[in-house]
Amino acid sequence: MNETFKALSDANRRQILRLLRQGDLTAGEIAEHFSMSKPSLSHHLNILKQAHLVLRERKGQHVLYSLNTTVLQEVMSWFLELTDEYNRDEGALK
Amino acid sequence: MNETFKALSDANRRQILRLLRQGDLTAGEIAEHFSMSKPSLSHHLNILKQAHLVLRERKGQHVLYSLNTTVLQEVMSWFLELTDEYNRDEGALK
DNA sequence: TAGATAATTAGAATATCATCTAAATAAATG
DNA sequence: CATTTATTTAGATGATATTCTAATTATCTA
Repeated sequence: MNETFKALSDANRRQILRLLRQGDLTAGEIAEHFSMSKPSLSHHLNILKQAHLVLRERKGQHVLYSLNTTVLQEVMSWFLELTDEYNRDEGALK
Repeated sequence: MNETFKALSDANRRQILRLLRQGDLTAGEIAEHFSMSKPSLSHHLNILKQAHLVLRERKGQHVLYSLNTTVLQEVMSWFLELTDEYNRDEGALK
């Protein structure tokens, strides 16, 4: 859970997730939306990957990234635990 | 939104929020749950305060902290935008 | 008002993070 | 097989973040 929140704590990475919401994109396509260098972008994609927030698949010369909504929903559960006063489940998500 | 996620990206701060979920606590009571120094704890509380994730109220000699569920629900909305494929609202939350 | 208790602020040390350029790897194509 | 294109890895640098101790502020009480 820590890795996930760390990954989400950067505005560029959240922007990447928003882009991917509209459909899968290659690393290069994602880079077009940012002014930072490609290595920097790659670094951010790697952090999102390690946090399992995105999925990566090589397509020939390109690398295609997509959202992993499963993990996003786990994070939502974390928030629900925190906000839903009727939830008496003592949370496993740290 | 950035400040909020930054605040959530630290495990100690998320633990503070979980503690507060069960009821309001003074700074000292919160500190009892951690091994770090009180100034460090105070620093974390300050970050949560600036992110509007907690509310602070002086009670005589003590300072009482409580969850601000309003902001937590805003963060939840951010996730919903990202995960709910039928939500066609182009998000204001960055 | 002096002393005790609760909490925060100041300032410094250390660790982590974001970003860059240069170099390396992987795949496609002439 | 040499070259081009797409992407990542390596290594360095500057900026942020976390944590500590010491000092300060605020409040309560004898």
